[in-house]
Order: sequence, then C-alpha cells, then structure tokens
Amino acid sequence: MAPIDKNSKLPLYYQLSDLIKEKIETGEWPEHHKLPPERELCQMYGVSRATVRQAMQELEVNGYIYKEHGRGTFVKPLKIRQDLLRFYSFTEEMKKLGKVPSSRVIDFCVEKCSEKVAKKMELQPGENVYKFTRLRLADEEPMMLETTYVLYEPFPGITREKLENTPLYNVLTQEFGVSFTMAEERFVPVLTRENEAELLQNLPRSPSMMIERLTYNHNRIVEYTVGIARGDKFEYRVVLK
Amino acid sequence: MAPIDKNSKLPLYYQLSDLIKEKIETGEWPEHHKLPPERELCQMYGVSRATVRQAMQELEVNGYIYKEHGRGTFVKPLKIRQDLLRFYSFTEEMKKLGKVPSSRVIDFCVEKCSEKVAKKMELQPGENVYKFTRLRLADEEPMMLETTYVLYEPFPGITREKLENTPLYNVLTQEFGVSFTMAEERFVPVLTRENEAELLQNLPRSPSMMIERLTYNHNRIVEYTVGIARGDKFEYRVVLK
DNA sequence: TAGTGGTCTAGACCACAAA
DNA sequence: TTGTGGTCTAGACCACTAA
Repeated sequence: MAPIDKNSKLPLYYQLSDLIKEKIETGEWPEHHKLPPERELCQMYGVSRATVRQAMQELEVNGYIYKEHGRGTFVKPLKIRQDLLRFYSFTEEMKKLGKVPSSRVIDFCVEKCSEKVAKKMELQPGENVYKFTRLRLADEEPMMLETTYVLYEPFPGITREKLENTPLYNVLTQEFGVSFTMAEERFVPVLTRENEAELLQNLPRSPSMMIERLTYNHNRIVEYTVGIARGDKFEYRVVLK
Repeated sequence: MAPIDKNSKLPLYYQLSDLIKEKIETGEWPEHHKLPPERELCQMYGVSRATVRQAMQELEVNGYIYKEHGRGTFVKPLKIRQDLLRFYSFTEEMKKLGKVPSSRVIDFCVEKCSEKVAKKMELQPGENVYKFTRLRLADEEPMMLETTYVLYEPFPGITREKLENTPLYNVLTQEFGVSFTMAEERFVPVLTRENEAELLQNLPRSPSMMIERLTYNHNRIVEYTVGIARGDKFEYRVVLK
C-alpha cells in the first residue's frame, strides 16, 4: 500500500505526486473523482501533512486536481487540464484534434551559422548548427512549413530519419537528456510567399501566421524555429489564469 | 520593524509577501538584490520558516524573486518579470513600448444580445449587453479595432466617456469590484476588410490579426471582444516556463 | 566549514461545506 | 457537528555554494 521509498533520492512529495498523477492518467481516478482527504493520504503513505500538501500543490499547478475548501480535492477534467500553457508541439496538437500528424523533411544539413541566426541564438557566428526545413502535415494535408536551427555540439547524431519519425522534442529530451526550461514564441500575421504557397498547397498572398520560437535550456538557447502556418487551418489559443 | 498584524484577517504569509513586493516595486530592493535569508526573515517578522517559505513561493510564482540553492534569494529583473503571462491590456502594452495609448469610441449602445453573441457568452438570447466599438491608437496612430460586449446587469452605468479615458479593466474591477479569474484568447491571421482598412488607415486585404477574447469571473463570462490588429504593427509574444 | 535554500515531521487551530 | 482544506509553529536534517 505504501510504495513510497523513504531511502530514494527522490523527494517524498515528488514520489507521492507521481503516484497520484499515474492514477489520474490511467483513469483509475476519473474526472471529478474525490481524492482521499489529506490526513488519510498521510496515513496511507506514512508521511506528514506538509509533505502531502506539497505533493498536492505540485498536482494543482500542473492542472491535475482542484480543491474546494471544506469539500475536498478532486480530479480536474482533462479538457481543462489540456488548456494549460505548455510548449507547442505540432505532433501533440494535431493528435489532440484527432488528426494524424506527419513531417516531410525537405532539407537537412549541418552548417556554420549565419550572422542572423547567431544573433537570434546568442552564438558566435560560425558555430555549427543543424538546419532543417520540415513540411508538417495533418491527415496528409500541409499545415505549416518550419525551418529549425538546433545546436550541434550537445546533440551529435541527429539524422534526417529520426526527424521524420519522432517529434523533435522527444529526440532532444529522451536521447540527450536535455530539459527545456523556457520557450518564447512570437506570432505575426503575414502573407505567404510564392515558394511557401506552393509547398503549403495554398495561393500566394494568403493570410498566414509567422511563428518564431526560441527554446531554452536554462540560459542557453537550444533551438530556433521560424515557421509559416496556413491561416485557414491554424489558430493560436491561450488560456490565462 | 514588524508591521505584520497577527490579528488581521489576512494570512501572515500574504501580509509578508505584500511587504516584500512593495520593497521591490519601490526599488528599495533593486534587481538582483539579495533578500535576507529565510531564517532571518522569521526573526524579523516573528513568524515560522514555513510561513516565510509560503510567502516566498507566492513571490516566486509571480515573478518577483528567484532562488539559488546554497546562495540565497534575489530580486528578479523587471524585464523578466514583465514577460510573465497576464491579461492583455492594450493600454498597458503600449505604455510598455513607450507609446501613448488612446481610444476613440466609434459606437456605443446597450442592446439585447444576438443569437451569436449569446452563444459565445453563454447567455440567453435577448439579455442586455453593452456593445461598443473602439479604435485603439498608439501615439495617435491606429493600431487595432475592437468590438466588445459586456454584461449589462452587474455593471450599470458604464458610459462612453468612461471608456475614452479609462482602461476597460480598470472600470470593471475598480468601480464594480469584479475580479477576473480567467481569460481565453484566440489569434487567427486574416485580411482586413474594406471598412476596417479605412479606420485602420490601411490598405484593404492587408495581413492582420483577428483577436477574440472571453474574460471570465469564475464561471461567468463577463466580456467578449473581437478585434482586428494591424499586422505591420502588432505581434503576439508568449513566454512559457 | 559556515551559510543558505530544500525537505520533512508532529501537531495545533481556523474557516468553510454539508448533513 | 463532522469532515475537509487553509494557515501556522518549532524544530530537524540534507544538499548545495562559497570561502
């Protein structure tokens, strides 16, 4: 009953929140299910109330639960949980919309970065970077065109094939164990240029969204992407609390 | 030295975080200034360490401070603090860019809401709403055109004049004491229509951003806005942690 | 080694919700 | 009244940073 390991290097509150997260994600505790009271969780797992509350706080900020004073703690509906801000992942977004995402890598190379890219990524001009252009499709329909620059040094061995089959963020985090601490995105409405329109199967000068993203690992910029998304297919949605 | 009121209805941690917030906002503690250690704050204000840590956490999530394990706690630079997500306010955004914001109210009335608006705002068709259209300018230059719907019942007495001189959110929160708990925004790239282009002093069919916003007070939708922003003047920027 | 934030305990009382 | 989350205390030990 108490699979919490007091000798683990992981903090107790972290182990506990992970345990509860799993119960929620597997559906063992469905939406609006009432969690055991804090004092009961203390007994169940042999920890103090402060520890339980710290775990609960972790779950609350990550959108897994909501509390009602005097009533209890409950599992938050998935629909609301998904509204939380997170890093934009084309793959994930398309899956959420029930579409099948795919990528066609149009261009892939390692090159010494240009002045302009160096400035964006806060690098020395001439440092090695991957540069690749991908056409992103949903149900085989072109949705956006992205050119991405990724630091070469900490990520040796990225290949064209990997990018076709695995979301970029999974490649970077799972294969290389690099976490992302921050990302900054800019959205500007523009018109498609001729060559972009061709790839997007769009008319030139159609309304579209220019998306620029910088992804950080602590204070280092790991990835820089500039993309064009079809305005008739794309919208950006934010929920602020 | 200890202006914390233990008999106040306000929680101690809240009073403490407010105190520190003030020191930061007035500049008494400048950027990167080292805060007193947690144990010292305990003594200074006569509270326990858990209370101090709760106050610090409040400050951390709101972007006022950052911590470095083993080194201490420091005031976060304003530049980074401002990057935090918050409700979009045209007035505030323009001030931040060093421009003088103004509004020209083009249309103002109270009407029974249409089917379409009722659906968006989750009202019964026919309920009373304010409807007003504003041209927003920065340094006297047109930037965006917004049509806003606001519930009538909880906000009697909004006038055209008030909207010209006061940000909408200040009118609603300060005069009527209604807080906003959530907002949802959608951004879609579009082309300006003829009448919009005229007001925005733009060419028709210029790239621009359609912005749609729903503002909530708990589960009730208080405000619905649809706007068009000039693409050559507007960008939307998000920082995700 | 000393100073600092990170984690954790055991227990207390308060405020809100529901029966 | 009982059960629940919200606030708070006093104190302990750990882990990281810097001298």
